[in-house]
Amino acid sequence: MAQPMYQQIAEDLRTKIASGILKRGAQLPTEVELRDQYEASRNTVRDAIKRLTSQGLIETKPGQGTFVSVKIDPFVTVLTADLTEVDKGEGATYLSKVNAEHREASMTVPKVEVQPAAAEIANRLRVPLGQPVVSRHQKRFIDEVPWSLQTSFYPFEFTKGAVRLLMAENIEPGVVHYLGETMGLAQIGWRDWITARSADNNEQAFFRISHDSTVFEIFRTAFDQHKKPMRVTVTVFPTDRNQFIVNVGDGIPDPRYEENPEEYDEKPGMTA
Amino acid sequence: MAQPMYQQIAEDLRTKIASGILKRGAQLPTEVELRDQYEASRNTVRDAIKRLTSQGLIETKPGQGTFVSVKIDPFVTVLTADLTEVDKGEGATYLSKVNAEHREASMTVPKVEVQPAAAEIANRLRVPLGQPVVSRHQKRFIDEVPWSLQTSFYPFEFTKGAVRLLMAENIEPGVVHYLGETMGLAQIGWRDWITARSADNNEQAFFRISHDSTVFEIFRTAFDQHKKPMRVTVTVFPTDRNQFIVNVGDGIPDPRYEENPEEYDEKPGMTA
DNA sequence: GGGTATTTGTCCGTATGTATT
DNA sequence: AAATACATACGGACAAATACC
Repeated sequence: MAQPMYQQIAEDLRTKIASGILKRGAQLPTEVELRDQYEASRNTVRDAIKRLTSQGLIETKPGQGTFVSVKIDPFVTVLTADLTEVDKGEGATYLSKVNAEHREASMTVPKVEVQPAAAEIANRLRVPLGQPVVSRHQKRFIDEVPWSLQTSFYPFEFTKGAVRLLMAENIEPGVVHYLGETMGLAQIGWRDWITARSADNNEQAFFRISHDSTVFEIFRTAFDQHKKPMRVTVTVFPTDRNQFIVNVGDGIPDPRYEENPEEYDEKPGMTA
Repeated sequence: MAQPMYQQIAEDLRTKIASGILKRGAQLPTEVELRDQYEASRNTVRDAIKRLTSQGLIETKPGQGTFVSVKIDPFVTVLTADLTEVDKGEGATYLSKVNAEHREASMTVPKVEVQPAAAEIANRLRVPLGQPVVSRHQKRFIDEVPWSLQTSFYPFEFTKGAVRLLMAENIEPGVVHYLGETMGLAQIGWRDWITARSADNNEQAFFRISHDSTVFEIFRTAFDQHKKPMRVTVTVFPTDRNQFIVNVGDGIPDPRYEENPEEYDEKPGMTA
């Protein structure tokens, strides 16, 4: 046996999906039917299904069946948005532009807490480990689809001058603007630190992704005019529906040029 | 039963790892021993192990046993490197700076092919679908560790003036410099398009990662002085050992400030 | 090199639970 | 309530990879 049977079955199913024999959203034969088709045991068929499931190609629904996954049109976020365009409210910490013309972003009211700084936050915010920091957490959606989970951290001492940081409400026209008014801080730029990891239980539930899905985790450290960190924002995006763009240099063309109708037909989503 | 037994076992093992009872690199009890410990069947124990394996927490080695994964110190790549610093040879398409002081990058001699442009390349390079393009493919290592797989694509018409594009050798002091000399093209900047997906068979073998691991796939489109694409570079990085940094604004401090000894002890790697 | 013990990988059949229709 | 379909769990058998003598 060159390859194990369950891998051969997985490959065969993958081919059937790629070739269009099994279309997106279509239901696969039941496990018992596949067992008969491939003359294998049901457990072996299930091993094949697990392989494809963990790659996001198919989904199983208890009591219903197994279906080819329908990919949604990805959200594309430009990380190098103009500095001048950034401060349009807390939700605009990231701008999602491409494909987003007819999309609507929304977010929950921030959940505000004071926590001791974990190592990842303390190092980036340059406060001592365990020092209290203000955390402001939000769930974010695009067109009702769970899009990202975002938590911003500020040094607790900011609350002396910037009291509203502790209030569970959106700060208009933006926290950066507010910190400028109250603390005299000006944001000169930021650094994004991009990582990927598997989703934890919270994230699996919120994004409705399987237990072995991965997420982007982006740490954005914003710096003030003294080149000191004034905010750390941690945002988690599921990899199955998010992509990012970084522009370097002046006059880089709009990314929409890269898109054409054929690609959309192949990677269908909310347009389909 | 609140949670299935295999998930309870997985949680218990995860706790033992997080708490340090099972140290990095340590061998877990064998499946038969775990079966006795948890009074479950061997298959149920194996389901628990699969969960942790798919999250990269443990690794199984046939004939040897199951071990807690040892994470390597991640390679950090700055995507917004200075434009002037970029053209230091083809391998420097990305600079890996942080933590890389005492690391040495190496790469294979490029494998050169002429291919019809796939949709993803054709759209970005703005050539008709199926048009011939030159592809130059390299495997890249840092300190002998498989780091990334990189393929650069150029319009085939470039080969009229820039013959060396077709030669399977590194072009010194860099392809951008060479295209400037031969074609009069100047690179004014680029756009990176960051995505993540599960690794294909090639990538699994090269990076020695499990079948359900994910990779970053970054499409870098470089633009010339006419704002037209002159090159598309596709680079694949395993997510378990790669992170990326994007700096926006002037005077963003060096990211090394974000690192302190404690974190290194917790995320051990080549320094340990 | 060969043989053996150990350990994980594959595959099977069966039974029962849970979610959905 | 009944039927359907996937999820969990068990026990057994043999294969394949590795380590050790």
